[in-house]
Amino acid sequence: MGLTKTEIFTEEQNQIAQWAKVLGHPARIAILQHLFKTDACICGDLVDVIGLAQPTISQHLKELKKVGIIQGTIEGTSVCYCINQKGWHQMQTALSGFMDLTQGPKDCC
Amino acid sequence: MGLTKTEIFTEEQNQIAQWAKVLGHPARIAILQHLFKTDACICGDLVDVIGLAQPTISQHLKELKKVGIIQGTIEGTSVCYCINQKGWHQMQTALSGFMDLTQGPKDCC
DNA sequence: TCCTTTAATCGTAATATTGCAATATATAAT
DNA sequence: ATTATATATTGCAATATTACGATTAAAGGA
Repeated sequence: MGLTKTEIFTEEQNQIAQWAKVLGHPARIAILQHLFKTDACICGDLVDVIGLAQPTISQHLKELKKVGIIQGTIEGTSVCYCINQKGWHQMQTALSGFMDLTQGPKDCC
Repeated sequence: MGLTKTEIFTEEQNQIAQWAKVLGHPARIAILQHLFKTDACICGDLVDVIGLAQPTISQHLKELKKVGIIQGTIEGTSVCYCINQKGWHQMQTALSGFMDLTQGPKDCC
């Protein structure tokens, strides 16, 4: 089918999955790493730094924005992107929390 | 196209993305949560607990196994699944490390 | 005003993912 | 041997994702 049955899962499960999903592409990882490295915000630079076409980068940025972990402000003819601190920390808390479920090395089958 | 240009990214970026991707579906989140909760290992229970068909669960388990965060051992007619501690911690370290890039609330545009 | 620059959007092709019915496989039990 | 149980695999339909060329929109500079 190709469509996820979100109705049968909890909101938490869907949220975690959605955040993880957006991190599930190397281009978006690269974009985020570059936003961190340059500290300040950038934009069309991403097209040069990463080797993808402008529409493709734009599309990835849109998805990152949709889940609230980056933000963009129009600045003249260009758009300045940067990490959305609040959204980022929400994601970080949720994902780290999920991965911390490990309580000691419980033995296994 | 539908196919990711993995060649243009670093191995680290591809690795992080691959781990995140596998967490990017609520069914897999639910499976992992259940494996943690029941501590010991389970299997066909997952089909009952989660509301998806047996082949679908089987497929999700396969993907989780492929990235090395769970493992399964045949036990009579059933298969016992559980978290692969080593693989899990590798993922945890990588993803947490990536999300920790945040060094103080650098101001933005 | 016209041109340039920058980024978003549209349209489309190729491929991937999700989900399940049907089937296959493998072990246990009778 | 036959049957029951549990899981994997196959095949397929519906939808999603990735990538990009072409185009549009919007602001700055000549």
